[in-house]
Amino acid sequence: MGAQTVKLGHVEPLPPLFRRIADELRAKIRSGELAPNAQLPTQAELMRQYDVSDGVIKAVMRTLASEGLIQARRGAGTFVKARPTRQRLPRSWWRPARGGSPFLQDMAAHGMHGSWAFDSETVQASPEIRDRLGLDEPDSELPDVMRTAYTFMADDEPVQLATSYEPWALTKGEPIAYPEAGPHAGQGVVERMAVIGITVTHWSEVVSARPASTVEAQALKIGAGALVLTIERTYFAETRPVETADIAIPVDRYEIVYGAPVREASGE
Amino acid sequence: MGAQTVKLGHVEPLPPLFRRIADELRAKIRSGELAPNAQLPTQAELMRQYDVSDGVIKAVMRTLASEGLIQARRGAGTFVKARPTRQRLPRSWWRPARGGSPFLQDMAAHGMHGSWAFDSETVQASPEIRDRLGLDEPDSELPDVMRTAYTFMADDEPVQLATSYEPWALTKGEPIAYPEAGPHAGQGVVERMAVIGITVTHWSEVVSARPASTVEAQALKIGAGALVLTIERTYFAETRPVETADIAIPVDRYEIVYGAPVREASGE
DNA sequence: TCGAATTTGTGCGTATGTATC
DNA sequence: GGATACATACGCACAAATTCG
Repeated sequence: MGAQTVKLGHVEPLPPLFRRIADELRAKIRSGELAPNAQLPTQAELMRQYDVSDGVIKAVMRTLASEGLIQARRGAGTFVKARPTRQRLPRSWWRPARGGSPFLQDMAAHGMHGSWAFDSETVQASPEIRDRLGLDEPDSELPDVMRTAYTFMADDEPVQLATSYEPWALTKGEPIAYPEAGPHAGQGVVERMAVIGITVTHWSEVVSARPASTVEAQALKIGAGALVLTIERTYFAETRPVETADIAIPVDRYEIVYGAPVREASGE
Repeated sequence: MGAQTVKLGHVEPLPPLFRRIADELRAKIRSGELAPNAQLPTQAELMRQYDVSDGVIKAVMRTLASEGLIQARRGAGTFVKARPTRQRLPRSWWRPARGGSPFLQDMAAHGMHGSWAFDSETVQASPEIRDRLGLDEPDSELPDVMRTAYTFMADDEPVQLATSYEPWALTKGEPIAYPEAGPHAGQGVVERMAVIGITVTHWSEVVSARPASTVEAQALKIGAGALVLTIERTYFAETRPVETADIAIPVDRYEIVYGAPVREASGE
C-alpha cells in the first residue's frame, strides 16, 4: 500500500531561491555531511558558490537559524549547532501530595542540581489571570493575588522562568502567604495549600510555544527570538483553581516529558 | 593636554532599529490601539513615518509575523492577527485500556467531529526510530517496522500529522498488522495490542516545538515556517516499547492540554 | 473582463558597524 | 592593528497577489 499522490491540474511554482538553498544546506546538515559544530562556508563563500546576492544568503541563514540548525557568531563564522541530546524536563503525571518542591524532586530524579531565585509581591491580577483563577472583578485598588516570579536553574543554567499567582483571599494572613518565606518556604503548591486545609486534587497544563520576549531571552540566556515552550499550569481543589502559573522553557536546550500509566477502567 | 577617553561603566547599546520599531508596533497591538483584524499602515507608509529604508520595515514585519502577531497578505496589506481562542487538544492522562480511538474520544469529549486519512507500509526504521523502539540493527534489507502516516482532522480542518511506527516483529502475521485495516481498524494502540496479548502499561510524550517543514506546512494548511508543536509519543508494555509516533500540531490554532490527579502516595 | 494601481515578496548591490581571530 | 565574518541599514528593481474602477 504505497503513498498516493494526486496531481491536481496546477503546477507548483518553484520555491524562492533562498528556500531552495536552505533546503540544500538543511539536507547536508541532516545527512551529516555538515557535522555538528562544523563551520559552514562563510556568507561570502556561499554567495560565490550559489552565485546569489548576500541578501539571499542572509535569508537562508535566518531560516536555518530559526530552525535551530545553525548558529552564527559575529566575527567568527556560522556553525552547525550541536544537538547535545537536549535535557529532558520531566513533568511527571505523578505529583505526590507530600514531599517538597516538585522541581527539586524532578531534578534530583535526573541527577541534576536544582536551585531557584524568586521575587514575591501582591498585585492586582490581569483579566486573564483573574479568569484562570476564577476571581471576580476587583471592586477596589487592593491587590487580589500574590505574584511570585521564579527563575529556576539546573546545574547553574537557567532552565525555566515561572510566574505564579495565588488568590490573596485564600492565603492572606496565613503562614504560607509568601510562597518562599516562613516555615513552609520552598515546598510545592500542593503541600503549602494542605497547611491551610486545602486539598489540591488535580492539575492541568496547557502547552504552547512562541518566540521568547526580550526579557525572557536575557533571563534564559538565549538569543532574542529563540523559541520557548510555554505552559499555563493550574492547580485545582476539586473545581476551584488555587494556583496558576506561566512557565517558559527554552526549546533549544530542553524538552519536556509527560507520561502516565494506562489502566483498566475504574471509577476515577 | 591630549584628548581623554573616559569609560563610564558599561552602556547598553541601543537595540537595532528594526527591533525598536517592532517593539513599538508590538506595544500598539497588545494595547489594542491596533485592534485584531485591523490593517497596519502599508510598508511604504511606515517607511515614511519612521524615516527608514524598506529593508528595516520588512525586518520588522518578519519579526512580528514570526511572533504570530500579524499576517501579511500580498497585494492586500498587513493585518493584526485575530487570536481566535485557540482550540485545545486534550491529551488526557487517562488513556483507557478499552474504548476505541483515543483521538476520536478526545474529539467527541469536546464536541468536535474527528476524522483521519492514513497510509501504511512496512519499511526499515531510521536509527532514531530503532532507538526509540529498542530494535537491533537490521541484518538484512527486510523491513523492521510498520509505518503509518496519519492526517487527523477536527471539523474538517487538519489539526495533527502523525507518523506511527510499530515493530514488525510484533505484529507480522497478526490480524492487527495493518493499523487501519481488518477487524480492529480505527482502534487505539492499547486496544490493538491487547488483541495479540500485549498489555500496554504506560505512555510517554516528549514535547518540543520548531518551525514546520515545507511538507508539514502544506499538509496542515499553515504558512511555511509557522510553528508546530512536536510530540514523540511512545507506548510501553512494561519496559518494552511497542509503538512510537512523531506528531506535529500547528501552534497558532491549537494548544495541547495535559492534566492528572494529585494523589496520596501509594505503591505505583 | 480587463487593466491599472496598490501592496507585499524576492532579489541585487553597496556601505558601515562590530565582534572575533 | 589588521584581516575576517556576521549584523544592520540604505536604496533599487521586479514579481506576484489583490483590489478596484
